[in-house]
Amino acid sequence: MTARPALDAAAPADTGPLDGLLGYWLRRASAVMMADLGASLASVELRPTEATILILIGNQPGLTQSELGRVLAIARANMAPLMAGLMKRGFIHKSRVDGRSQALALTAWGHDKVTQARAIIDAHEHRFQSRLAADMPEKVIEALKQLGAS
Amino acid sequence: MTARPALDAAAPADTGPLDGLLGYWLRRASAVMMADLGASLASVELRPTEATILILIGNQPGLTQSELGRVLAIARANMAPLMAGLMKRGFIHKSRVDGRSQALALTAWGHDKVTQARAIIDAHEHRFQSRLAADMPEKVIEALKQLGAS
DNA sequence: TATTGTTATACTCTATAACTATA
DNA sequence: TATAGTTATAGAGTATAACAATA
Repeated sequence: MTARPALDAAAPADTGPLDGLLGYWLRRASAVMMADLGASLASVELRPTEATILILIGNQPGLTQSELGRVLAIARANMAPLMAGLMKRGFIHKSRVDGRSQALALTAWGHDKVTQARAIIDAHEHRFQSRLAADMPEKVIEALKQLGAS
Repeated sequence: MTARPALDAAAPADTGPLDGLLGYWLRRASAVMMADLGASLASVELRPTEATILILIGNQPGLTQSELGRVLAIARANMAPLMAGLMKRGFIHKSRVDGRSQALALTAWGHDKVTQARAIIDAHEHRFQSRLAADMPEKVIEALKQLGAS
């Protein structure tokens, strides 16, 4: 028998059976990073999803809600209140493309928000990527893109 | 200028600004794997968190709810209804350790459930790990443990 | 017929606060 | 004083269904 504290000594739980489970550690790492990003972006009153949307619109004005939803894997029904909130706060505006679609673009204030959010996100990313060996972030991201496909 | 479809041709949204963001791809990959695991475990009427709890109890009988919550990063308040559901369904039983703590263990039926769940989880893991080069899963898991720390 | 956008709704997961009982 | 467990509650994120307007 290996040395082991008595049962009544509050033994730390053994994660052994989970050690090789990619999905488990993926979920844990994602939860930690998302919590940190959420706390960091709170200083500019944006949630992670909102910041991501503003970044994509800023990079590609004219996008529609449906296109945004598809690339971010957000259902149309959930995009509506998200976009309504961003418009109500004056970060974006819409212009008719045709009777159905509306082209999205940033307002001047929205552009400022993106600049602020991008700096916060980059600092957040640097904090976490620096936990890894220098050549790992790129390799891990490539693996994550494989795992997240379809 | 690079070749590019006209704006009115429903151009796919450009994820360029997100390409280097570890947190973004982590979230996406985690969502895809969790959705697949949830669908796979539905055949034995377990959710991913429930299966994980049963696995840990089976590996280490005598664990308490608090210990489980700490290792899985689940708040005590959220452990209560989880454990109540597992006990109501007859997968676990509790025995008093002292006036506060209760030692958890699997019932015979719970043990059967773990065996079924473990097979499903292993198949799920194999499906996703086989998307990666042979030496990558281990490296990625190590990186995820670094990212998920604290 | 298919797509865009909206509303309503429900379910899960997570977070906080307050409480009892016990160590 | 600190910990174990419970209850209640609220906030996000996500899912489906239904609908109107338009292509």
